[in-house]
Amino acid sequence: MWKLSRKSEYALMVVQRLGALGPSEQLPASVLADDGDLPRDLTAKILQELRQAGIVQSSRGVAGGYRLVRPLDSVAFLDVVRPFEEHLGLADCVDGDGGCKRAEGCTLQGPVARLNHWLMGHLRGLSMAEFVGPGRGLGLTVDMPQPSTGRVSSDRLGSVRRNAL
Amino acid sequence: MWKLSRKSEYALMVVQRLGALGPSEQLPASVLADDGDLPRDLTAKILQELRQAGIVQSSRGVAGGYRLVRPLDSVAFLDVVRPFEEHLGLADCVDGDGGCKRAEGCTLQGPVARLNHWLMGHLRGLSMAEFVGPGRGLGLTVDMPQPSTGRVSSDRLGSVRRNAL
DNA sequence: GCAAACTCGGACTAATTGAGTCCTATATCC
DNA sequence: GGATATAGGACTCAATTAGTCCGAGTTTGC
Ligand code: FES
Ligand code: FES
Repeated sequence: MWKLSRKSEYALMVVQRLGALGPSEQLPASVLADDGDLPRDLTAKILQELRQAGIVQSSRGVAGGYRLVRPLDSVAFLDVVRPFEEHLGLADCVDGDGGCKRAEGCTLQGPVARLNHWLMGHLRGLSMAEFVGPGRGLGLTVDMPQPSTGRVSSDRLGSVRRNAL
Repeated sequence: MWKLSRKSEYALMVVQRLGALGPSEQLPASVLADDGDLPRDLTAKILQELRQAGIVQSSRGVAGGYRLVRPLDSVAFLDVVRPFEEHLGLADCVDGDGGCKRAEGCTLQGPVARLNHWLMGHLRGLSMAEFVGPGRGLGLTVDMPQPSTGRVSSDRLGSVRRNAL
């Protein structure tokens, strides 16, 4: 569950880098790759997909390269990541495509869909400018107070916490 | 990114089922599997892991079986899912274990860690009782108003939306 | 004590997904 | 026309996930 694929990480790096460029500047894939120490071919591929997703523009030829279509604060985190995440939903069932044989009578579909919807909404609302901004720029922790009803008190959950950060 | 593993789905089902039981009731793995139409052996495995995580208790022998340690509203969604998600962090870098060679100067580590932390916090605060409750019981959409500063207006994000629900 | 019903837990295999490479075609600038 | 780019598909290899199998340990009832 929700490790970003490495492609997504690369995409985030690249988008961030491009966001720092001046309005008429652009960079070729090779430079973006080398600067970030990323595999060249893979970076090229990623940029292609970002282009198809409408995040970056490209120009070919000798002095070609990539640049952002919109500034960083108009690019949603979710959109940068979406092309590289095969299963963006929380579970397959959520698609509704009748994929799941036990769909009828399933007591999980609803809750999963709700949670998924909530998550997606927030990631769609998170701009790259915010995401990448240093310090408290994220705003997430500020804008969203801890809910109070019926919650688990976190101190009684003393389990592993390996990767929980 | 964040498809739940199938094991997690199964775990959620099983926990939900056990939560509906009376205080002194319990069910063997075989029944839980058959009722939910899940693979028997795998269900048994999942229950073992849930036991190690402190979610369920088991008793062996003839009339043995599994039951919840705590009631549904004291079990965090995150805890049910955690044992089955290898990479719970948003990205490997986040662990900090020096795993990443480009850690120094990385402009992604901070933002990813922040976002990850935020997500984990909310999933830890979501009890199974809430999660699974029908209708608007989730409370997530109620308690958390949409932030307003610097956000992307969602109507200009007209891309794929395949799995976005 | 013994058999039946059940959990425990590791080892193993198969299937899916992810990461990364390679190669060819096409466009642009000088 | 040659150098430098992107475009995009096909392909391989590695990692993870899903699922199976089997032997061992436990409790209950007879
Ligand atoms: S709809 Fe697939 S398991 Fe619920
Ligand atoms: S720390 Fe690993 S890429 Fe940033």
